[in-house]
Amino acid sequence: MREHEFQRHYYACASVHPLVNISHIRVSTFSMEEGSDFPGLEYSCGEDLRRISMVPLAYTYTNFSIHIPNNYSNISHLTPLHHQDSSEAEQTCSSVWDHEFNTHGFSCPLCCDPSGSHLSHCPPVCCSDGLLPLTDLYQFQSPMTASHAWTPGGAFQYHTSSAEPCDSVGSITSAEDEQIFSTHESSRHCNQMDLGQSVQPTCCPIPPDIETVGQNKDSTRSFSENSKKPCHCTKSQCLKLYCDCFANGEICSECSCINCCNNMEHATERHRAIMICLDRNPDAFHSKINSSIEGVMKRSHTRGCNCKSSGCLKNYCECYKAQIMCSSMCKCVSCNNYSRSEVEKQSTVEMSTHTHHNTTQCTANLSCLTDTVVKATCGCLLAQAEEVEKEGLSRVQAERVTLEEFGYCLTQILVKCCDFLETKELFGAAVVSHSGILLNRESWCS
DNA sequence: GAGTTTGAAACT
DNA sequence: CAGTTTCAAACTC
Repeated sequence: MREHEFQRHYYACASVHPLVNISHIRVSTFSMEEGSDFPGLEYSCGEDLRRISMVPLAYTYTNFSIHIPNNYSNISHLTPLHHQDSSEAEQTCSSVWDHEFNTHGFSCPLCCDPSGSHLSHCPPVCCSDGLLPLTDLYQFQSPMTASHAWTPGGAFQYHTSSAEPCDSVGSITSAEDEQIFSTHESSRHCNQMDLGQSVQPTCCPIPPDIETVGQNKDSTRSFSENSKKPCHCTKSQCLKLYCDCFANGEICSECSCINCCNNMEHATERHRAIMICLDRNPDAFHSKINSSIEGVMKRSHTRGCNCKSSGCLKNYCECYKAQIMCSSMCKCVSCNNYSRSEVEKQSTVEMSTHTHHNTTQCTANLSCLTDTVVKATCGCLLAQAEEVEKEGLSRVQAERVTLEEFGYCLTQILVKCCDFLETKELFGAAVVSHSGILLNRESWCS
């Protein structure tokens, strides 16, 4: 049973030097389910990579790739992978995946010398669970590290009985604009190396799951220490997503939690809890904050918030806390966390596109046309039509009167929209979501 | 620091 | 899937 559980979960561990802008790194996952096409679901790790280091991939994803754009000047801060054979890797494999960041580098016991002697040669990306060591696939192009070969030595396959070994081989390829660390280009690489020993199940008694990164046990200020906040859980044993440490894939350290099981002393319980969370939501450990590179960095909350009382202007709101605007994904009420300029920009575009009311200063947009407004308008037109029918007007006259009524309705809608926005301006009562949808005034047209 | 508010997560 | 409960962080005093 346990093995069955393990083979469904794969993790990618991507450790990148703190100076690298992690938000520019994307991780793509590829479903290996029959009939699926590459590429599969793509998502952004964002802070996942920086803070967690090990990103759990949903159990249906057995392949993934990590894209690191090359056009970042500080990319040279990525340190190359050092070469390491599997036997050495096995020796360093431990149930504790303890990455340590410091000003000199970082280490991973799966692929680095735990003594730290290889700190300057540790991998920017190392992989476990479903990934196998590679050899000489990529020459890192940087002044610091030129000619170093990217060889994710020490990467392991972990009980992947359901997958062919080669299907799980990680690969690192070079593209013009980005470095791609991938797992799905496995077949051609399989021939390049001797998998005889590497494919053996690892010596890990416990899968590394989403172990913490940067659990600095000494006094050195580590990268993750700077970002990790101690939790104060009392009832969840730090094994539910209520716990920020657990949710961030970190092990509790220097927390003031009670009955904490989010540590390696309770690895079994912790792993079980992770499985439960992943079963409930395969994206449970993915960052809730999406980021994409589209010339300008845009960030958004993947699920959106559901705030009701905070106006999305307090840290209760996950969007606000992440310093991003609420989006159409949000179901918040009375949202104030939106960009006025964005709303007005969108409104202006829609007005110029759909109407000829450019002379008006009203920036209300067509999103004023809520269901309620449409129903009310239809009701007016229907009532007008009934009146016309009673009066026995000709068809032409009836059409003209009905159209006049329709024009009147449109005028009223625009006036109400303008009035509404002005009221919002005066009282600062934001009732417009950033997507331009008017809220909280459903009855204004009735 | 205690108590309250808040909204996500978990549960039913 | 909607409503309710639990939980811990955020906030207030």
